[in-house]
Amino acid sequence: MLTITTIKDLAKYLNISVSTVSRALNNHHDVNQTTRENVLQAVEKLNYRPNSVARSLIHKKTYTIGLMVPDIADPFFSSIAVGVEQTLSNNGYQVIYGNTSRDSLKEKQFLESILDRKVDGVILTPNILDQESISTLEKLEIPRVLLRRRTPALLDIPFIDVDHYGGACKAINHLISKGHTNIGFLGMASDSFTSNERLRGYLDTMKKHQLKVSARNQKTAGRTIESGSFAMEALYRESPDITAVFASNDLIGIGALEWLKMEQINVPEQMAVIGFDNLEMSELYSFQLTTIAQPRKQMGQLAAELLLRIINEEENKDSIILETNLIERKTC
Amino acid sequence: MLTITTIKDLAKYLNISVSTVSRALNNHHDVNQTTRENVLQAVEKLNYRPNSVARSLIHKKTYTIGLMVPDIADPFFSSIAVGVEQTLSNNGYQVIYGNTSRDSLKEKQFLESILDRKVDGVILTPNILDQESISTLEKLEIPRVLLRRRTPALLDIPFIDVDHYGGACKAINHLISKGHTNIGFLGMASDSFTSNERLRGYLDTMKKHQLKVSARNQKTAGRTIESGSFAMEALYRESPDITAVFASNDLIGIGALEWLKMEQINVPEQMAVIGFDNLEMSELYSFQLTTIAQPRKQMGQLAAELLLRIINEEENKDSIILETNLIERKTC
DNA sequence: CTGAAAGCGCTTACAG
DNA sequence: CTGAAAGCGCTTACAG
Repeated sequence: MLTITTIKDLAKYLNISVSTVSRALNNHHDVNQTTRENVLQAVEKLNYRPNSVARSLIHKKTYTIGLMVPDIADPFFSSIAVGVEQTLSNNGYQVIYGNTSRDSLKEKQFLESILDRKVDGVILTPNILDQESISTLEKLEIPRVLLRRRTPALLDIPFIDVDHYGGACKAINHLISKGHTNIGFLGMASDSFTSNERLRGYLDTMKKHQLKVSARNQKTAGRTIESGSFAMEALYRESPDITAVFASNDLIGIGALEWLKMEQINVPEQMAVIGFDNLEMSELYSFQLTTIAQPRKQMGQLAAELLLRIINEEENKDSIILETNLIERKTC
Repeated sequence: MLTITTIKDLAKYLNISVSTVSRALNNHHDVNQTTRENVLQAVEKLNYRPNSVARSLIHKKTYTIGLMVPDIADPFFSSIAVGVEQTLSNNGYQVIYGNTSRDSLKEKQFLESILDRKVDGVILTPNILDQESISTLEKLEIPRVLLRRRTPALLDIPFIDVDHYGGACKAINHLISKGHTNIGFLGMASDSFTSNERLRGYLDTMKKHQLKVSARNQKTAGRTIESGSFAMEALYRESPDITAVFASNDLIGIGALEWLKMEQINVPEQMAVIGFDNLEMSELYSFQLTTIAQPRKQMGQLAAELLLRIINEEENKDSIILETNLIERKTC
């Protein structure tokens, strides 16, 4: 197969100047119709494709964006990644993705590396917004949006997130409406913003209804289903009087369900469970977990759209907080 | 914060030539020790970082690779993506990922787009190797490896895959060793190479043991758990005499389990089930699916390593077929 | 409408 | 050890 790789060779082949070829290729109006057609034909015939690295250097635009996530194998983030990629590729952008495994060194390396590559923007879910990562983010001089993390007051970075607090309130209100008064909480890591917001919703709603909360009704799980089982066990052992639990995410909720099933504790009769996230697996017959849904794929799309707006300097660069939805199934 | 963005400005600041700065930056030995230190200090002070787009243009090397997957939200591919990203980023490469949604137009667009961007290599899982995609692949003149797809004889592209046929044989042998003689098969789409290989293992092993196979003992599911439930139902309705089923992947197997649970058909007493993949969720207490494990993350790593070997023109660019592992749990 | 020249931000022979 | 020049593959004023 014939292939020509530079505009120079193409120009030579056509016996015209490089500038004319370039103009024809870029749809400039001031090119003779015949010339343009000749160029286009030659492009076809010789399989010429412009080198976009060279183009990027001139235009100072790479049409790539960076996507930094803690773990693409986490179904939460993989759905988001689908939304991001879809929106971006539809707009001619490509996505460089980095898994940080929640390691701040990897976060830093990924950021440096994409900055060197001159990405046009970046969508990030930093693990924890500590002082160091805040200062790193502040130094970022390119368009950026935060995914699933609120901007600390001092920073002016737009974000896409879900109303964790409001969602938690919905969950607890639902439990209360079912007659529960003694409700436990299964949290994620205590340094997690998300978890803390959901905890706050739990606490406030309980108090609003004058229901008792206590430290022993609150347990911390981790990032796995298994950790949810352990946390449920710990909670149940210490507070066997609770009749319902709010799991701060579905993975933990499913873990709780698993342990309850093992112990033959009936759900929802003996123990009601409500989750948060609405993962695909939560709707399986084996779980049918009542949960608070957040639109994951849409979050990815919105983040990409917001970033695009910032890149194109359009109006409306405001953060977006999405509403959650109660999905009632069989566990409460 | 002071920031200087070009080597030219840096040279001006230091009152030396651009070439010397470049040499100092790139650790050439023929630079005066003091000069080098001055440069490095200035780099630090002025936060200078070389533009890697410009570097790429000269070196004809971008240190990026393309990863094309059907669907990153499929747990199978997200695990692979983790392995790929990890290995590649450890070697200074970044990964541009594309979700094709099994759409051949998107496959084509993604490939064109990364080729224009001059990626150094590409790891692909094309959906179906039909004539057109084969010809597209043949035209690919950069290092490439196929993931989870065998190269058709006519093509000389290395691949990483698992021994689907052998794994299926293991599955059926296991079922037979448990005394089953009437075994059904739940397949994926009939144009799927993977599914057909697993079917072949089923068929051959059945025949080897002189066991009867028939079209009505074979049903086709889709890509979802739900489709597995439907296929299980169809199979059971038509062939209620079977005592075991080989689900060609875990998603289908879990779907089958779900339907059996709904119908209160005991597993494994009334119906044994074995899957293929060993997804994380298969080990949950609610499923405990016996299955054939394939090392997903490792496949990603191996694919990345193989690609790196090809890029660096090292020895040993052979395809790798990985062995599977029987994971015995509670469903047969 | 077309071409020559300069330049994007770098690197690398080459000469000194 | 250092600098000037050419060049990677393009684009874009500028002049004609």
